[in-house]
Amino acid sequence: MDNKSVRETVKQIFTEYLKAHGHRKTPERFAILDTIYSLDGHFDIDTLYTLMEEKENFRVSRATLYNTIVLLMDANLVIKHQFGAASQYEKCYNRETHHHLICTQCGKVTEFQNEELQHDIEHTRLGRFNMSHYSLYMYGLCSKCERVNKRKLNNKLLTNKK
Amino acid sequence: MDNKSVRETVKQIFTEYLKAHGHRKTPERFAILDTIYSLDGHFDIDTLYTLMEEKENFRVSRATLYNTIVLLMDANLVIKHQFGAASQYEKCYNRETHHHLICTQCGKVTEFQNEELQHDIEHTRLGRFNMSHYSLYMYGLCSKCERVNKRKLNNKLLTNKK
DNA sequence: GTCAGTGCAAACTTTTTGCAACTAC
DNA sequence: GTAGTTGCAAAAAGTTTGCACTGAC
Repeated sequence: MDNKSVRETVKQIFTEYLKAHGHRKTPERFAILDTIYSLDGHFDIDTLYTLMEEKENFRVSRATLYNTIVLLMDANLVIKHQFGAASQYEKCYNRETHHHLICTQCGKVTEFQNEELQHDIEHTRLGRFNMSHYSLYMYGLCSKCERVNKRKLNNKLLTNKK
Repeated sequence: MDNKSVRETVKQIFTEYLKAHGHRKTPERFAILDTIYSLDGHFDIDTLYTLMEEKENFRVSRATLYNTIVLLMDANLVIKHQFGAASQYEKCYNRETHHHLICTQCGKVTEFQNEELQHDIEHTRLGRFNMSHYSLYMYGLCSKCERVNKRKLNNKLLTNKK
């Protein structure tokens, strides 16, 4: 499915959702949905706010962004992450499931896919708990920071020898 | 390892850590460490604050709690979670790895263990990324909320039929 | 004695809320 | 017309910071 038809489809899904829940179809809501689905990867409310104003020329208040995001999460069109201080969100319709590598030193977040792992997680027996989605965050050092640390350690050892 | 020896051991580890990093061994730091290791499961800063005052009769400022938690995380004695608004922390020395079921409706967090799953995750090939730990959060409906929803749905259907 | 650590309060950041104005239905 | 939405500003909640005082070394 190409990006254009995804954007059309999610618009339909959201329309259905709004109707089913007795919510109104406001221009703000669809502009927000469309902006989110034009993005790749994660974003926070502030980024979305700026982006809508600058790129899309559409002014919405932060309050509306927060309100709409709740609806989008409920409609299973957006999921929420909590990596750092500010919540991060991402579109989730027709998007490959992926996992996250988070560097504890520089904070960089990398996505990766692993179908086997995905299968293992999705088929875990959970008793009466009815899972809708999951997040796997793997913390550690990215190759860059690992290299930086090794260099620092070497320098320290050299200094001590002097 | 029983609880008492765990508490002794982490105290030693923390002492080593502080020495190695040129930090001072203050009573606050050890009181905080000990309180955390007397707890089971998750806690947030506010809970810890209240608990130390009421149960341990030890007054520390929130600022010190935040400062100390950073050190404890760096010493690999505490890990941080971000389920909701406030950060949640938990001790991690000598604690079984576990996964989290989070109810998207009532917010209840349940832990569960699954060694096979744990093994699969820990042995995933990650290229040059050096993983130290991970968090798996599975979102969905707990059995209680599922039941509540079904009841609501039934009531709604009945009302419509009238 | 010195400087890292602490407590306090103020500042800051992110998110929520109350309310008047607006608009989708 | 009316009730759901929006924008704004104020409030709330969580965390960080600046500064004077304290105490570990």
